[in-house]
Amino acid sequence: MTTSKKSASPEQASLEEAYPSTVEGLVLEERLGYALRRAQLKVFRHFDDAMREHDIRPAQFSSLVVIEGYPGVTQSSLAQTLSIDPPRVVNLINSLEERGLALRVRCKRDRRSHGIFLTKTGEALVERLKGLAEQSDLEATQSLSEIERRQLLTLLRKVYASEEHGD
Amino acid sequence: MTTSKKSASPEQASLEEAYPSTVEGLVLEERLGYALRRAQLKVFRHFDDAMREHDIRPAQFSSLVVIEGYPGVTQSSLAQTLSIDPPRVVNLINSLEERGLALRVRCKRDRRSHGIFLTKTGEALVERLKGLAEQSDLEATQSLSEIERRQLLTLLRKVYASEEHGD
DNA sequence: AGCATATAGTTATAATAGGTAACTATTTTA
DNA sequence: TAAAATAGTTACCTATTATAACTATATGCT
Repeated sequence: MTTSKKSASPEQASLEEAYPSTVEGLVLEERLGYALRRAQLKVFRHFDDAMREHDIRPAQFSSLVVIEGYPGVTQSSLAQTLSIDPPRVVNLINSLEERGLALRVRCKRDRRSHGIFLTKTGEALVERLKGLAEQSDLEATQSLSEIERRQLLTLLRKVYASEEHGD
Repeated sequence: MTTSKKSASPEQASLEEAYPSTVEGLVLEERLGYALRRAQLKVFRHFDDAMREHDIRPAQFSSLVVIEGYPGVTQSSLAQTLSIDPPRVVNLINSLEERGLALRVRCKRDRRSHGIFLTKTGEALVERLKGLAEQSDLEATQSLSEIERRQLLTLLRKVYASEEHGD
């Protein structure tokens, strides 16, 4: 582990040789967490750009898509599906309701739970947004071929879908 | 665009057929941002578990690794390398300094900037942590073969390393 | 039936992450 | 020397993630 230890100490003021402003090729690039975060930052920035005019955040978009696919989905189910906490779902659905995109309907069978539905406005919006999101992903991954893009998605799914220890 | 529109409206109370608590196989799984977030959540949770006893957060670990590789690196250089904002670097280095892991040294040539160095304690810790991080990544990606792990890293790097639009 | 327990949603906190604006101290440049 | 740029810092704001505690309802037990 003493491979490239430079052992530069502050006392010898080794600041004379300056590093480039961005330092590359480091051990960090072998870290999965680092790579995931950097890639996610980039993809999310593109997403934000694409959604700016509609003022939609990633979590809002995901919610809209799930509700569209599963009208009447409950908040707890939505929380589990998106891996977000129940308290955040409350805020999320509140904002969608306030904007007239979705609405809660109290469930007859179990009056504790609420089914969530899209309004007509919400349905129209999500159709538009899905196209924008698709485009945004393509732009963010311009450096990948279509095959590589699919590989990446498959590998990521394989990572998050495995539930070995009660994830 | 009208492929699988279910057009369930709240009025008809379609809550009778309940969905499973976690809903799978949805359009969302084709979204790169969704897959990245889910995978990152999982990898970071493993990382947190591995680092718990040392009370080290991901950004602190990354900083330690960069400082180890580039002793005397400046705060601005660190910020760019890790894609974090200058204000956060301040807090980050403050906490590392308070814990006796790193220290700032005012640069002689440019007295505005500070070089950051690891203390002996910091050097010893980061050696230990690198092993833990490696192990944590392996655990989080147990569902991948060694080849797939390398593919994933390569693809992620390809995504974040491309700077087409001034990223 | 009554009572304990569990669940759905909500509210309230807190810590972390991410970004912006403004300020100080320096250095560079023109 | 004056103006502009840079390194770091402080202050602020929002979003994300995670708790804990509370209300209302439902379920299970005896």
